[in-house]
Amino acid sequence: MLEHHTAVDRVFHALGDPVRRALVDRLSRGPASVSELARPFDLTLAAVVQHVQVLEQSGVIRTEKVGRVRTCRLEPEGLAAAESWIAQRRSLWERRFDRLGALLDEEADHDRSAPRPAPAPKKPRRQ
Amino acid sequence: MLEHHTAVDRVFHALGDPVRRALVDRLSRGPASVSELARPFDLTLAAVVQHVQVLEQSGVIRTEKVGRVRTCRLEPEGLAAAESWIAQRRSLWERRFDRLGALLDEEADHDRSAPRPAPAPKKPRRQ
DNA sequence: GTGATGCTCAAGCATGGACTTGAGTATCCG
DNA sequence: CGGATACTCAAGTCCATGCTTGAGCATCAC
Repeated sequence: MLEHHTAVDRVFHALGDPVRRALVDRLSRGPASVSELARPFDLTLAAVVQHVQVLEQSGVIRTEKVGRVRTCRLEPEGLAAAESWIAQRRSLWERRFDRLGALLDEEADHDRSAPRPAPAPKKPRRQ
Repeated sequence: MLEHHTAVDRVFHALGDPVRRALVDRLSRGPASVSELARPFDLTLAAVVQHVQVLEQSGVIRTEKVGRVRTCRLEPEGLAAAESWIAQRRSLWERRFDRLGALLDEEADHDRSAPRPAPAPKKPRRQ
């Protein structure tokens, strides 16, 4: 069922794994080779290589091989994609929440004279 | 290998699934019952219920049952946890990047007399 | 009451994906 | 040259997770 079509799909899938998040955390402090990345984990190098591939294909990191060493570094734009996906949903919801608050305030003002007019979702009144 | 100990673990795991992200997207536009959430998907209600449970346990949504209807709404703080995890790593890396840029600039100034202090990579010369 | 709606729960299946092993290749170092 | 390092690749195992089915239970509408 999982088809990681879009960039955002791939980024969230990549960040869904705790090991990969730990790699991102490490790389946020500076570039590292694959074997440096592997060192703290109780994993084979091959396993870490696979995680690195997932991160690279998602655009969260970039790697470059020089000699026999592949150096990995964070690609901030990849992370930014996920960050702003979240931020958009959260702020959309929070704006809605604010509108509702404003609406209720306004309604409270008119309350004594106005009857309940419609069951419809009402006027936004400020965005 | 997966132990979703911390809140952040659970949130990223929850957001790792495209169906659950679609649910979050829907809920960012306003609360909905479980069957409303299920409507757009080619999934059984039971499957959607399971996704809703994962989202709720991760703190990304909150649900409330009244009568026979369970209403789901976004819990912005849950999303904020993931958002700031990302933001911290990204800004840590970007600050490092800026420092490096400044250092290289400074080094370029002294360049004729100064020796190589560190095995630094290339000079990205900031952008 | 009957029937429809909106879930809830338990069991079971099937697949994705995390991980290992084992072998191979290229690079560096002395 | 030879040995060590740093991956790379292919195969295969195994388990978590996504999903379904089928049953059960309130709640609502009539």
